[in-house]
Amino acid sequence: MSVRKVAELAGVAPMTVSRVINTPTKVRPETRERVLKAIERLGYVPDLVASSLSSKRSRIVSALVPTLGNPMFSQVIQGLADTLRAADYHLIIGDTRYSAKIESALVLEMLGRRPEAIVLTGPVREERIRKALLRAGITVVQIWDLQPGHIVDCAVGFDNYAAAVAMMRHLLGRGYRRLGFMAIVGDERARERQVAFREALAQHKLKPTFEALPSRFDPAYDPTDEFIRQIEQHPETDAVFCASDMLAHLAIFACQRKGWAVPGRIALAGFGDLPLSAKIVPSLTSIRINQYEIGRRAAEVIVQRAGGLRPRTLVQDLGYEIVERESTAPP
Amino acid sequence: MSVRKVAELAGVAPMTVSRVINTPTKVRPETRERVLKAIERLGYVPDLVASSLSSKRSRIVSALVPTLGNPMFSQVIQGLADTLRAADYHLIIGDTRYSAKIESALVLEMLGRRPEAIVLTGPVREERIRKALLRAGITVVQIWDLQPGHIVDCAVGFDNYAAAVAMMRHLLGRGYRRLGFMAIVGDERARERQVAFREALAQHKLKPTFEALPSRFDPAYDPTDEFIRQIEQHPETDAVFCASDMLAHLAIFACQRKGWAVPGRIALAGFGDLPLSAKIVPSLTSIRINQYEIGRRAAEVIVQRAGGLRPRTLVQDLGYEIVERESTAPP
DNA sequence: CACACATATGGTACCGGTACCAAAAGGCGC
DNA sequence: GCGCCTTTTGGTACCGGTACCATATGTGTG
Repeated sequence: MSVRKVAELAGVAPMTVSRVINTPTKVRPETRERVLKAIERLGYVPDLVASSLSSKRSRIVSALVPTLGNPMFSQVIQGLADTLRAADYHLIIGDTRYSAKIESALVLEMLGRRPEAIVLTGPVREERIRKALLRAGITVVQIWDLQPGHIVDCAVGFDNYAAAVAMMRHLLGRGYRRLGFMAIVGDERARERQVAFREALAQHKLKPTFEALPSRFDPAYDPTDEFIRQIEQHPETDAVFCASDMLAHLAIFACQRKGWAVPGRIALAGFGDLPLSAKIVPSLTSIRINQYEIGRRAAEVIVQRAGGLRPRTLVQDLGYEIVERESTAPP
Repeated sequence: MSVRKVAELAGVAPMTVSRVINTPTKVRPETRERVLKAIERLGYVPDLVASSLSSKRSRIVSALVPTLGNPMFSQVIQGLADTLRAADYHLIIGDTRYSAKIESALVLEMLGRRPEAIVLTGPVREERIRKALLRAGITVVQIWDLQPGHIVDCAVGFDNYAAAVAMMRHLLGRGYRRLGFMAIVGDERARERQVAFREALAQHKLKPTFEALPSRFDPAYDPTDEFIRQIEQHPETDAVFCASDMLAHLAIFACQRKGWAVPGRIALAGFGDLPLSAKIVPSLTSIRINQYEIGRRAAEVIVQRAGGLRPRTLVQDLGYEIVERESTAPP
């Protein structure tokens, strides 16, 4: 099944079939009809692989995220997929499982598919990879974090550090002084929030009561148990900043089991503003990032670039919003 | 940058370069080294598009899911992606947004990429699509639901109906008699659970107190509000079967706000056993489906098929497990 | 040492589209 | 009717790999 077969049946040249598919207006309506009928009759589905090779336009974008298990990233992917599909692109995805090594290998693999753009989560640290990306000459969009020194081409995201600082301002503003911090171990992107946490405390001449890095995989560091352990060891703690809403949810449940009032005994704040955070009891103070919009904007940049435009802004800061809810009501 | 360039630099024929990449053992070690050095020096990345066209093996699998927003499906995708990558395949994804129309269009688009297999969520209803899939002659794996009449080729999943029946047996066994049902509107896959709900009640000569289909998008049918409305209108209700854990979580929070004891005033059961369900207070009775495993097995079938094997079983029922927790403790 | 045979490498055509240019057909003014 | 320009269609080569077969080189045996 090929253009040639269709062309034969319709009594035209292969090239005309190609035109019917790609630039229908350039074919006389009656010819077009004849070709369309032949396509229909044969159940012909154009081979995009051949098309990609010949036209040097793959209409493929590949995206790498740390994990699809985290709803934050799947939101981004959804924003990407929706917008790209509307522009006739397809999305190849890879999950790096938070590993820089897997990420590097994946980037090279992906480049083999000759995508027109590649979407990466966070910074590009390896020089080898940066070089390969530049040599490929394709659009590179880095999403999520906006770390100045590490941007290869374009970036769409928000300032992780500033967001965490804003949350600390909120907590300190509410009068909390004995603060703890929790983040999933290995989450590179939480690191900056931890730095912000420390520095904000230092500015007020305060010290963390604890900084815990529980694991989702190692049962010895189960987030719930770890939270309880830390609070019991540091009972003076009056608020905990969790680097992700999921952790904060677990902390709320742990408090319920223990009979610790939230807020009252302990205030809790999260990051990411998952849908559940507005509904949970008590509702969770969090930092809202418009994930879907990050994906949508990234796709937009890609489509614009493909259309030959140089987008005005190479770095788009979509900002964040502190959503104040019950879990951090004044003590 | 092409095999020819590399071949020239290494002083061999293009074909030898191809062999170094695909079947290294068929090349004398010293020749191989020379070629590898040339590849390294030029930063050559083989063009998989050309390779696909020429070899008629795209090493691409495409997967369609209703949404990536639902952690259940992203788990499946992750299982797929991990296993496929280990076998040197790439994954193209599409989300159908629960729309049969989008799904059909996507299937055709995807076929254009000449994937070696396509993964679909649930049944194939349109005859046109079924035909196109058969004509493409590729492996079709339907995941999730195992509906007998709708399987094109292979299927990996569980029996939705049986799972819901088992949950009803559990609820009735615990003595609950005045049952309500909730599912997100438009969720095709919840439909069977609803049927099971009704039939199980009918067998006990019972009638549902209510069946509600809230929406995640239409604020007039916000799941939380809808749940409260239904309970207030049908105060005799002593248990609610939610077609997804997410709904059950929202219901728990609604009960907390209203001061309704769970269990006690109302028992709640979910579906899917999200990680949070074990942690929430009260912990949620649910039906566990091993999502990741569904993805893994689907990938396994695909890889086996590609290797020329006909897998023993075309339909793999991975089963389910009723996880009894606090939310349905006896009244 | 000739022969059969395995191993290593090369040459050529082809996968199924499309870019590019040439040619034919149609439209219009004078 | 002729020339000129636009629109429509066709022919050919090529994208960058690999299948297939031919050829060259090495290996063991009687």
